Amino acid sequence: MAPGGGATILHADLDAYYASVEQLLDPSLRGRPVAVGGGVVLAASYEARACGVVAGMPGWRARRLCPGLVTVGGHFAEYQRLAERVVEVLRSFTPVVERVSIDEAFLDVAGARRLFGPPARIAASLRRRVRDQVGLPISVGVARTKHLAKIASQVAKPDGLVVVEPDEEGRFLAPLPVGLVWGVGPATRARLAASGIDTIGQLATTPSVFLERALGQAVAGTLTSLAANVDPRGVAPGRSARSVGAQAALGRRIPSTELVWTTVGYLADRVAGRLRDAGQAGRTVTVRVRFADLRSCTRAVTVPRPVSATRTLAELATVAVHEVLEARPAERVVTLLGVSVGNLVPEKTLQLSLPFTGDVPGGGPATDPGGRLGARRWGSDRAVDAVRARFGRGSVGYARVILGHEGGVPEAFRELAERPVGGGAQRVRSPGAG
DNA sequence: TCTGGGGTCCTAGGACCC
DNA sequence: TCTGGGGTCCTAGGACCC
Repeated sequence: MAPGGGATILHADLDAYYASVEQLLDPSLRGRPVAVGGGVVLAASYEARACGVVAGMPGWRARRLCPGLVTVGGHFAEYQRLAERVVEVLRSFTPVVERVSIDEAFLDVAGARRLFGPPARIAASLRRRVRDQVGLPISVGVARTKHLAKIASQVAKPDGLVVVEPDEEGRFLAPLPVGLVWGVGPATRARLAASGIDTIGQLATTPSVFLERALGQAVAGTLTSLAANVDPRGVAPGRSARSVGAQAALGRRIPSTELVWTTVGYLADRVAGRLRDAGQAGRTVTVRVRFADLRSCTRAVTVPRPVSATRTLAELATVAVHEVLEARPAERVVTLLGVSVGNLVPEKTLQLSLPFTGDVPGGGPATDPGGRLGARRWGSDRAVDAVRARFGRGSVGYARVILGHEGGVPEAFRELAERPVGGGAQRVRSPGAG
């Protein structure tokens, strides 16, 4: 909703979050290039970014780019704890806080003006209090819409504040690169550049018919509403997840029957466990297989009854992975397997029937004509869930030895990145390059 | 010496039904 | 003999975001 009055939407974004926490915890890291993660860079400090280090980059390449780079394993529990303290600071200004990830949130301070003054002053004191009380740098953008506030906070980084007053919007946006627009990534940017469009100002003078043909209806719509300063999205708590998935990079591996069954078993265990915790089950199972050239192939299957049993999910996913492999006989190695469940519905009852019968490669026979096995599976899953609830997720589970190769990501990092399923809880995701 | 993990949404085409 | 249009569901791939 485009507010009738002034700029009251704030976008608050912690700078290089994981790396900043590391520099807070260990003062000797301050001012130095820091990368969180070993095999792959999960986050980089601004000093590291200055040498070209970015999230997602292989560790060896980051160290080559940046000889003084300090690599740390990561204090994932601290990331969670400190982010909660930052959110407490935000909520001390207004209850209207929408968290979009672990390090990022929108606020609408329209109702807080009488108490705390104009939005620009609120933003400044918010930044000061996060710095004083938590010790972290945070950038804030202030504008009339979420989209514009987000662009403003990107411009403000690092450790800055940018306020876009309503009568300055056009002048503010015009010189900015199109890549700052939400939904415009590398591919769209390249396509626009091919037409000579590099700035948001140039976009504004481009016929919408052209944009729609070149970019599709959805992205063109985003651009149009930005240009018109209309943003249909108000500040509100996030929706719950619509799918739950897990994936594991494997290095280069021959996809033996055993490797597939074991890896998919581990992934299905994670996914189904999270589904059951949330009282959800899903009808569509999607697997992803990535090959040596990093291109991936997906296969989806939709079954009549929602799935949340670990074994059932593992069987469906294993069969799907083998179908992909059979469709690509030329591929000799796989580099990643993924399992995801969508079409979620609240789980009502036991899953008494299996979607198919027959042998599962690596998993033995899955024949269950009477459906009794389904009930037993439900019971044993529940038993595992109960032990985990008491003693933690690592207390029972699939052997993860297969994932012990170099470059695997810590379990705690996976958990940080999980979005809560069901219940309309806060959305918490991992920070990006920011 | 090769590239993490969690998600969302869009698009296009096909099957199927009325 | 030839042929309509709309709607829904599903699948595969891809772009994008954090």
